[in-house]
Amino acid sequence: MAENEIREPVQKRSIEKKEKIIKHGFELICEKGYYNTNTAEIAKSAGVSTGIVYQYFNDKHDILIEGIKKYASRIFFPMLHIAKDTNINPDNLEMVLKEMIDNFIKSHLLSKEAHSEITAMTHTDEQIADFFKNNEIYMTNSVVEILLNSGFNPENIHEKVHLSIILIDNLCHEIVYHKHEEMNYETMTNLVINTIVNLINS
Amino acid sequence: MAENEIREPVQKRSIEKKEKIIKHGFELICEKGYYNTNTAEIAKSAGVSTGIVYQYFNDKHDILIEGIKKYASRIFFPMLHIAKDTNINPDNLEMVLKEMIDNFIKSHLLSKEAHSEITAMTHTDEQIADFFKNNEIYMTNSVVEILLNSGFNPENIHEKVHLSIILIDNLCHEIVYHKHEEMNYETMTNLVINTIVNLINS
Amino acid sequence: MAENEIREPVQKRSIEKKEKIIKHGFELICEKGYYNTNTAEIAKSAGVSTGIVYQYFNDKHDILIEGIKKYASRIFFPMLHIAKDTNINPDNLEMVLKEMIDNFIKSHLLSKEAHSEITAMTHTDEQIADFFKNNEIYMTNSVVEILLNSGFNPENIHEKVHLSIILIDNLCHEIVYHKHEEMNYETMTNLVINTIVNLINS
Amino acid sequence: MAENEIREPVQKRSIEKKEKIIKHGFELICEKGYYNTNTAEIAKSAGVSTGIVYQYFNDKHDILIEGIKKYASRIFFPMLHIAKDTNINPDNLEMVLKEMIDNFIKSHLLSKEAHSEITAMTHTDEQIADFFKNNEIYMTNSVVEILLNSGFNPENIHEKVHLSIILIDNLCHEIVYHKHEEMNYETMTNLVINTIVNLINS
DNA sequence: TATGAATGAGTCTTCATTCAT
DNA sequence: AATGAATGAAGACTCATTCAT
Repeated sequence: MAENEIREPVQKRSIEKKEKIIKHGFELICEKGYYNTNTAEIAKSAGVSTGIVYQYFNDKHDILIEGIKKYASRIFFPMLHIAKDTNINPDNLEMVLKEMIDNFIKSHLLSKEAHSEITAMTHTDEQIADFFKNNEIYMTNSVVEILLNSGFNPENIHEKVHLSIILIDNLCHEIVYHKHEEMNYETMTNLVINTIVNLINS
Repeated sequence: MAENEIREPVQKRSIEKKEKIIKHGFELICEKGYYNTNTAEIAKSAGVSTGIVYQYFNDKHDILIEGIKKYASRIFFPMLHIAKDTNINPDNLEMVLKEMIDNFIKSHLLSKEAHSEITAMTHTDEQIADFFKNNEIYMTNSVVEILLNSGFNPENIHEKVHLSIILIDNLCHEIVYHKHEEMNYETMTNLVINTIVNLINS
Repeated sequence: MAENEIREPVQKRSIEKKEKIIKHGFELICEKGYYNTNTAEIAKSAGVSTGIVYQYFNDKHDILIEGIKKYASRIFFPMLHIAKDTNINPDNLEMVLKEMIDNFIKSHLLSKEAHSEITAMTHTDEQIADFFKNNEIYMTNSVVEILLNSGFNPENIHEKVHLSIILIDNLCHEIVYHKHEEMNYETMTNLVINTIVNLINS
Repeated sequence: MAENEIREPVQKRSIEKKEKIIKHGFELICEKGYYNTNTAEIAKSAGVSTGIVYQYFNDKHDILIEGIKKYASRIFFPMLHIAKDTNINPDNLEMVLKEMIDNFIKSHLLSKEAHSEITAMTHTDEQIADFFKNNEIYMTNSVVEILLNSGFNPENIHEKVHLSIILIDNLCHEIVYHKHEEMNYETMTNLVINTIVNLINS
């Protein structure tokens, strides 16, 4: 049996090629679903031959994983960056949250399909689920740290932050996709912010 | 898709056969995923021939849809039933919520995989997504109605209920899947209840 | 993962179909080599679709194995039959051997390619090698038994029979294929017979 | 096949490179089989690039052929060397045979797989088959010549030698692979030697 | 000469769907 | 209505060979 050695490309052109495969492959998968996207399409879309794909990736699944690793971070880290770069205190918490939500929505918009398919796969694929779990933990811990450094009440702080993140994540998700026509999203945003403020300060 | 003369079974035995296909098909799909379950398995598991499947369903996808229509309701209605059958008022709201959560967790446990796979598909399949959206709307409206009839503050009530449902849903999901070892779920449950109480009463 | 259940056909038409696949598949493999014969060709040659092949066989390799099991026996058993059906004694041994060789040659001719490819695979494929080893052992033991019942000297009888079989097998093989032009095969046949007679009677 | 300008290397380094490819390629092929060894592996094992292989060889098959030409001789010539360098006469024939067998076994052991795979290919590949046939003829003729020079009976000498070689070859092969546990190989060796002595002296 | 990235035809295998019975 | 054998298109992946550098 041939040893399936995956080339980790070092030359610039090769790196670009691998990136292209990840980008186009991930896009296609997000648009049409993992099982509805075949390797030939991915290769064609990336402007390479089918064969070359298997020099950079073990298999189709690998492309998805790498895509998630690459683009999922972009979707989740903005929130973190905002938090990190800002001084949070009880007085500006509301404002910071508003900014956070705005930013979160922006990144959601950046890759509608991506977010959709990634979330979907979380439920089926252990590797992907793990990736997200770790990401979430890291995010929660980071926010907790910031809050503690800013003098917020440490009681049940992990749980509070976790619930806050859930609320923001859901809010943004719905604003971008669900579009329940019977909902007023400005109102909902304010409710979320108030709820979080109360929660954190409780 | 031309409606290839799908027989809507009228005889008792036929109806039972169709039900069996839906039940076993849906179970398999939930366990192993839609793309990892083939029609032969479904037929075998349902105790029928492969051919007969296509007399009751247009295609494989149809089986899934009917499965969701039938069983997804069971997963989401408990909450509703509780709400409907109980008199809610500001004083017993906390207790009702507690009961709701308990019940919600139970139905999560009843069909872990189902819930997982269904949620996953929501993101890929428009038909399924629609089904869930409508379900959610119906659920929200029902709860809203109950609250209004019980004299709660009608201001932004739709949004408040929606956020409450999200919080409960997420809480239960995490309790069932025990995702975060670093979280205290009793604490979180109390936080959720308090948050909802504050929200609804605000 | 779907359970790859191989249908063991019971109906007449199905059995015939399986037989056809074995026959044509084996013929093609023998003619062109295992790696130079693809499943599409086998299916086409057998007059069936590619898909059906995998309802009767686990994989391509299976076809080969079944082919060998079926046709290799035909090639090797004639020798045995002759031996079994004849009364051998020191006086007619020479005659029996002559007849054996004639028959052996006939079956070699019946499936030139088969013999060729089978022998080839013996060296690569453990399963096939095992099959042949067992066949050889069985054949040797059968002949030994006959000789013992006929009152031949039991000393080292297994080894003697084994060498005899090798000589006959090689002789026939060369007569059918090698065709060393510089050899006189009538002479060689006589030499082989005399050698065996001496060996067995020694 | 158009001779795509295969460079016959003249410089020392080039020759070494070609030799390396033949050696490592042949070894891999013998170990894993021709169709289970790919050119990338061969190149890597030989410490060269994939591309360069096609400057020394027309195709993969070429590597095998050259490997056989080069190494098969080593496997078969020992027997010959012994014969050539020794004075054979009716009195020492037995001893010479014993030595021959010992030596033959040694070379079998040196490259178990090689012998196995080469023999296998004989049945599929005409070019290889021819090579072996010629080798056999040459070997037989050489031995015949020696025997004639040593005063042995020339009657049917080609056939006798041929059968002798077959017996030795088979004996050694079995001793090396220990195929039949129910056989006593010392006994068999003696039987073979006696048989050959009788044959040659007859 | 030499490299190793790139090609793409070819392979085995699966499976939704159809059809003869 | 029912069966399950049959179909064949489609998919993931491999690898001998070529080619830009």
